Amino acid sequence: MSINPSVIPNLRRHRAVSEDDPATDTERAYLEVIAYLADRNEPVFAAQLARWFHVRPPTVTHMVKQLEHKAYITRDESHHITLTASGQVLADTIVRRHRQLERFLFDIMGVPWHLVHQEASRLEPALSPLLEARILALVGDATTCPHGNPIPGNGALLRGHTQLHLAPSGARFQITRIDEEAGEDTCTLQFLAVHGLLPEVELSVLQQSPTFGLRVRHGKHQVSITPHVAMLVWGEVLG
Amino acid sequence: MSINPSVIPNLRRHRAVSEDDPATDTERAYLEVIAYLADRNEPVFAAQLARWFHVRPPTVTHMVKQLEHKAYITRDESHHITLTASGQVLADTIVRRHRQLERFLFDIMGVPWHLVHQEASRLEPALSPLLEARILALVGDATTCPHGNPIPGNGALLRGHTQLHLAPSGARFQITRIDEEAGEDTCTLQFLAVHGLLPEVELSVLQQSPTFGLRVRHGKHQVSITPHVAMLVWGEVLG
DNA sequence: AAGAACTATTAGCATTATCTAACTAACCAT
DNA sequence: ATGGTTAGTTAGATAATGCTAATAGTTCTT
Repeated sequence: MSINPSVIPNLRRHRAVSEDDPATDTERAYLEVIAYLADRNEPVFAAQLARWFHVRPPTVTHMVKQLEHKAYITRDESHHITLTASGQVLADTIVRRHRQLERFLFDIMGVPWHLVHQEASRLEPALSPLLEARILALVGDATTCPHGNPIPGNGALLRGHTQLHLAPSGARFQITRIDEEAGEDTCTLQFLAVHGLLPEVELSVLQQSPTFGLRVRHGKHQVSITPHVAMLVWGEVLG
Repeated sequence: MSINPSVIPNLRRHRAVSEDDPATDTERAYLEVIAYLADRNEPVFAAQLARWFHVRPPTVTHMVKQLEHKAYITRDESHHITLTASGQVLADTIVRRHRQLERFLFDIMGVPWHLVHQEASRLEPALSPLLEARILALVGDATTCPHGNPIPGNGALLRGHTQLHLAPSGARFQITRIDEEAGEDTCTLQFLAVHGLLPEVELSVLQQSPTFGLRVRHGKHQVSITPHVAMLVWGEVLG
């Protein structure tokens, strides 16, 4: 006879063998990041997850096996990862919670722009449905997170299909969103914020070099950007 | 060479052997509850923790050993638990965070009174110092949680040294606070809320029986209260 | 062709927090 | 005195998440 886990919200639960099998917090974190990577329309593979989470490759092998076993993902011959239908559904709800939480932290709690992602990652697993509803009531019908990424289910489309490091010299470029990966690196976000490189801003690309980065003009302000950072800035090359 | 754990805020950390040794979330939860129980000025023992957390006795034995090993508590000949100086300091900061968070959830987020404790327990371990500061900025200098328990360090004293089940028949009784233990049982809190048995309210004790409970009058409202529930209501017998 | 770099896996171990089973020790009541 | 309840322990198992060490396959470069 096992105790009822629903009455132990604040302590780690002991899981019976063939109970209903919700994703663990870590599994959820992996699904979330897999969804972020998949949005780039490039193959998702394990080493990217190891870099994102700062864990060693065997850890990812193990987690990926678990996710595969629980049928949240599939893998092809070259080990690339794809979300299954159920994985996509779960990932969407997690991404939705995360971005709504970011909105809340930024708009209502006054958390600085470059720290919002980090704080949301910390808090997301601890949100109850009740609190999620309260947050929703306070942020209303926001369609994007503070970095410009759409909140799934609120009708906004993913805007911005070109990374800044691919914009040609001389082009006009409008920033639409900052890649979630940047959220893991508050220095990069702070750099973008202090130079005003935020969603909706329009730039002129002055020079573009794949190895040395690029130089952009934003109003009367000129900024040098490394390719690494430019890759995280998504937007559209204007007509 | 181990990786820097500070860059993994959202995943469980691998701990090196003789690193600086912060309390785990579970250890913190135990310290918090030990502080609550100690505030009753009765001996604190392991079985109470097992009941509070809905875990089995060996689990508590294990955790208590850990807390003792980390010098947060000591135990006497009859196994009673006492917080050490460092344990008390840590417990106070945890209780402070918890009660401030309850204030925030109630005042700003609009979480119902009877669910505030539960939600705060869920969220407390996930609070960063930054968010704690933002919450503090929003709730200001509140001195008690929504159940009337003082927020340590804000100057309020623990008011209410008698439990309602010890008030004599015929006495006037002013409620000052609801025991934290009630927070674990939302039904009890809801019962208290719907009958208006909240901090600052004055009652007349009509009948008092140690086995069958008591009957109180609150304005023109009469309520029957079981001894179990009455034990959780603290206050003062007036004049 | 050789080596470097990157990707992924297997095997085995550590930590935390839970459990069950089996036991002891104290106290309380008939 | 014998038995029931309560408190606490030890021993051993399990699940989740991480690690290191060793191995192997690709691919890119010289």
